[in-house]
Amino acid sequence: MSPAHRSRLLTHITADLVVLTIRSGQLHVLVVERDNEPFAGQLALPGGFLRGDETLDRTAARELREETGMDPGSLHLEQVGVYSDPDRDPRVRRVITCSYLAIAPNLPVPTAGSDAREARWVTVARLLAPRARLAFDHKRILADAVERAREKLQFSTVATAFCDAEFTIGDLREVYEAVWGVELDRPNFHRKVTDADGFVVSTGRKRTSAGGRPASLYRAGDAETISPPMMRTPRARK
Amino acid sequence: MSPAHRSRLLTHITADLVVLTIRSGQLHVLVVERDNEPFAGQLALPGGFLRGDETLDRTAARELREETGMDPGSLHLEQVGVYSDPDRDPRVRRVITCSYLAIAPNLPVPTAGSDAREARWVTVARLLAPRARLAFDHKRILADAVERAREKLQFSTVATAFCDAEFTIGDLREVYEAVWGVELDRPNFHRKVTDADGFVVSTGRKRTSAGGRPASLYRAGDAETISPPMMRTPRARK
DNA sequence: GCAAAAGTGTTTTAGCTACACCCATGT
DNA sequence: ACATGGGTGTAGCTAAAACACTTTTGC
Repeated sequence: MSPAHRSRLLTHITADLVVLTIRSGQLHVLVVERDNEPFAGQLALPGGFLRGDETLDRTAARELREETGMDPGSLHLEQVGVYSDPDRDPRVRRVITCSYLAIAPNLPVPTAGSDAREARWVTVARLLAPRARLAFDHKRILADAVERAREKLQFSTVATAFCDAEFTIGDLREVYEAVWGVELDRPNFHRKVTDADGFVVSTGRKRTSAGGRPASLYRAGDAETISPPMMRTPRARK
Repeated sequence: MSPAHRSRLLTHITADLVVLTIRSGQLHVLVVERDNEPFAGQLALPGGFLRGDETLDRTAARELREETGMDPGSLHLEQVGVYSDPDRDPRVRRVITCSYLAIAPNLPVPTAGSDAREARWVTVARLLAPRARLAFDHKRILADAVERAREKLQFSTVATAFCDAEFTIGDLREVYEAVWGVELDRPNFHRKVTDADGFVVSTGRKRTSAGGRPASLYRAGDAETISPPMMRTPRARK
């Protein structure tokens, strides 16, 4: 693809996953505990090496299934960035990683899949705290993916990917509040979301959860973008 | 970074560039004519292979300098996506490309740099036309990068990267009109841009171009995002 | 004077904020 | 009854759209 034939470089490629979900109002990410060096015993993002006949997107989907037991077809999975610092892996001097943001509802059990090591949910806040450590440059990768998620909530309808097939407006509001770390005005949120074209579709059914009036159930609409965008108004945290 | 040691795969990596600029009101991209197989004689995006001691960001910057003679330090350069289809390069069965969006003012001559083949500006509209062809999957890469640029104009201040160090509000409006392919209301655009905090800063100077009242000159401000975002109202094309 | 682009003013309307208030359920 | 979350109404404000109008140059 270029004339610089003299110094081509062969490298290893991995797809690493930042799987996000909401559990009890907190943004969580799926991490595994490493059992090999380097960084044995430390927390890391799940991921794995590219194989011969697949695209990176497929690698990401496969690893998601293998390492976490989740179904990649059912959740939002998108490329975020490439990490290519020559020294990011102390062993081999060169491993390039493409990171993926995956958004999952809370339903699937956080526990491991078939051949997986132990995988578990940890709050993002804890892993991004100044003192926290993750293997490799995974803290940076996590931060970038979370930032991407925060931005996407504003202009796209991905927030529904955090919810089950049927959800209430309150569920959806919790997603925004957890990801953005703000408290939103309930009445205004309700209007904005139900008025937005193709964001949510009423199913007619209702869900009656502990305490309070039963909430109408919705499913995700066809639209992928919201215009005008959802506004992330700064207020005090819950 | 994962247990799948059995089927690791070594691959070639390139950084390919989508260098955009505005020339006489039209969005242009920098392309080179290939002189080697495959796709000899066809148009392609400039780019080149990753070397041992650099990050991909550095590869992109280096290729920009080598192939186009531009100064990478002075212009906006950002990662867009990774293309990893095993069959995207007919020769070697596996070349992974990371694409970069570069935004340049019109000033630098489009002509080639030192060791470069002939590089030239072509309108994006022409290359994305249904009948148009580009080498490899570069048409797709171009389309994705242009789409990224369109989105970024809404929420960020990158539009100034298309302009010289000093520019008029009219120059900036031309950028939006060329990239979005819409006509914007001149008075409203002026207010929106000058009122937005940190988007543009008046230099006090004026520029008197052919015909019309002299325009005040501005330079790019500190802000990186615009809130509320620039709105891309659908109207008829010029 | 006239054309052309820069820039200001003004009216109308959409949409957001804030907050009061009613609704339907469990305990 | 009352706590709890769901949902509607509404007044006030901000900013965008549309367009009339003034300003300052070249010819």
